[in-house]
Amino acid sequence: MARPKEFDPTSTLDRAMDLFWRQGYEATSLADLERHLGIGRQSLYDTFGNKIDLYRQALDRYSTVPVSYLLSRLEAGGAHAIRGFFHRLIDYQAQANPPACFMVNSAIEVAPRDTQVRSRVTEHLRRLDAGFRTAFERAQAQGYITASGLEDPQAAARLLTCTTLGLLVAAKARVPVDILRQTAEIALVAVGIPSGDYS
Amino acid sequence: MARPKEFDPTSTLDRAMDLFWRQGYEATSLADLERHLGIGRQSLYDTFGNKIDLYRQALDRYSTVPVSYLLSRLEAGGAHAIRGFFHRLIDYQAQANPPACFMVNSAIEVAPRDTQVRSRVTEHLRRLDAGFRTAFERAQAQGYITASGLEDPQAAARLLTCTTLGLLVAAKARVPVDILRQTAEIALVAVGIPSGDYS
DNA sequence: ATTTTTCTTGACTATTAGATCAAGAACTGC
DNA sequence: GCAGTTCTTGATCTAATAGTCAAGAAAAAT
Repeated sequence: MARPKEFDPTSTLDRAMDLFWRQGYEATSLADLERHLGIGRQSLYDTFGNKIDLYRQALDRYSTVPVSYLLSRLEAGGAHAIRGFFHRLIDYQAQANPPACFMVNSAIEVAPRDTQVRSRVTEHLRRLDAGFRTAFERAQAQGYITASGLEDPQAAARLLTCTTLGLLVAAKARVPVDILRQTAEIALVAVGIPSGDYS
Repeated sequence: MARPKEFDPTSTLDRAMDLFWRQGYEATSLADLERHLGIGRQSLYDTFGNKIDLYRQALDRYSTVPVSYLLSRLEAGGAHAIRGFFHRLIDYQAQANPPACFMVNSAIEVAPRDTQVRSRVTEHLRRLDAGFRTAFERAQAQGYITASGLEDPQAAARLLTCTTLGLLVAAKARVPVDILRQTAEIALVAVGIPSGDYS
């Protein structure tokens, strides 16, 4: 043991996550990282390895913090939780430069060329799908699913996962937030979760 | 008039489209372009301008060739055409490295930083939505839409557009093609287009 | 207090990127 | 056949990139 780091690696990783999330991998230079993380280049290499290593760790951080937060609420609830999921998802995109989803961005930009990133994206899609399935099953058990909705929880989950991905692409293209909300509402109605106010 | 070009600008642009479509903007270097297009660098600059100009032209080419092909069939048909659209869309992703959709890729990687690309993406989304709306209205008029489906053509179009974007993200993440097909089928059923074999 | 380890700082390197220059080749029109 | 224009080729330029080196600063352990 000797001199301790002057920065907190965890909160620094959070900042790297934010930056990669907003700008993508290639568009983020080491100079950007130094500036935005507030640490020197050598500290960055000592702590996180090289650029792609840092990116992967940022992606893992994304998985364990914002994603886990959203998914835990989804898995714990039913119809109400599914609506809340989309509500929160879209609310976060209501900014001048919507960052969309770090996983979706990675799926397009990095996953095709990086096996490790690709497997993280695959795992993320699996989690999302499972979360929707669980929540939909609970919603069914609670009698919340209307007759015109889908019967198969797996089918509902597939559609909701796909809708989520589509909404995030649209958000990145700056489709107005109220259209995103409408679209989410349509998907909810389509799987059998009737309209209702947000909470 | 003087010496004519030794290459065909149009087919060369097609190759640029393929390359950018598969690899994205940043991951495609000028050396890649020279090699893949089979022309020298100066010819490239003389004919297409700089790299981002070429990218924008490739995107326009994408709009006018493959996209227009798919959309013309969509606008001309009804329920059958909507199913055919997804069929063709997904079939094209059945390769080792699915290229997904040039517009979706652009929406994520380039649109946030390039106004001109962003407006092309926005226009594309509008076209896609309008195509689905037209086809859905015709399907309704032909009595193809089941009672449990959506009534509002605009709502159906929103959901189908969003599903399309989501499917393409999934394709890029190498979600198996049979799952993409299932998901598309679920979306079709959800809007009121009952199962049926492809044509 | 000294030693030892680790961290920080900033200069540095090598490579690659996109873009340009210049000279010679090739074709059209007169 | 000649003049004029355009194309092609390959070398070159400049800026920016990811990554490294080395020296000095700071803290912990003895």
